[in-house]
Amino acid sequence: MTASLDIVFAALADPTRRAILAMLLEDDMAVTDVAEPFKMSLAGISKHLAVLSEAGLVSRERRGRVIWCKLEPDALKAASVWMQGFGQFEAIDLDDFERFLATELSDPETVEPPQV
Amino acid sequence: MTASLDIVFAALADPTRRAILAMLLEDDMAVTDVAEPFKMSLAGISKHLAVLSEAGLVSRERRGRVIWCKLEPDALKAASVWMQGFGQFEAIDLDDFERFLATELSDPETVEPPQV
DNA sequence: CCCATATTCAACCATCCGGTTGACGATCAG
DNA sequence: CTGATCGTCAACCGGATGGTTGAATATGGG
Repeated sequence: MTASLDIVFAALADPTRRAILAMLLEDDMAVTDVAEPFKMSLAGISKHLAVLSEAGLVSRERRGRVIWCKLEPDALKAASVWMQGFGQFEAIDLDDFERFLATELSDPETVEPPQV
Repeated sequence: MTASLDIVFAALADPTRRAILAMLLEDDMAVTDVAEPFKMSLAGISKHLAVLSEAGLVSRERRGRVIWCKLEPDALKAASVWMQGFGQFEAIDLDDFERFLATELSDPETVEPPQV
């Protein structure tokens, strides 16, 4: 069920979608709640979620009226392995990551992101 | 000079461009030589190299008539850090990487790739 | 049953993307 | 100088992408 690198990288190439992934890192969310912090229409967010789902990065499960979105980090593994082959980057530094998230989210370029 | 994650991920989302990066992992190459294994026109490859260059993943240096293309693995670091924040993937396994390269390159979907 | 809520679908639009071809600018070889 | 080689530029094309709005499809609540 592993989506191709094409699709995974393409999914990651959009700041709105990366922001969504970062939100889902915190917790599972309903579509409406995912959409709330963005200026974009709900349908727009729904389409982004479809792209993320297509890439295997997010799964969606209907529970009653609400569809719950869940991060699927394993879908990143193939892409991660591919990238690690270049450069031999040092071991993961979670602080680096936090800093990065913060940077991207507070960046003016960024598309109305939720503050983590 | 670090290109945005948008641009880096977008650059990685194309199999031709990933194949080029894999080739440059071996050694620096002239544009014509990069283009040689592909069915695509030289101009097409030139455009791909421009995208990779824009993303900071490849640098180009003119020496005489020939422009030498060089892999710049550091440009992947930001993207790598971002990805590592999800999932906590285990330490880099170079064998995994080799296998992956081979898989992608031998995949029918792939765009006439050079065998590594 | 009826209505409100949650989400997607469908059509549409502007823009970007990957590819082509043909002309052009540089540089080396004779 | 002339000609071949290396590479990019410009214009063009079809198809994908990111967004919109408005209608349609669940589902749950009174």
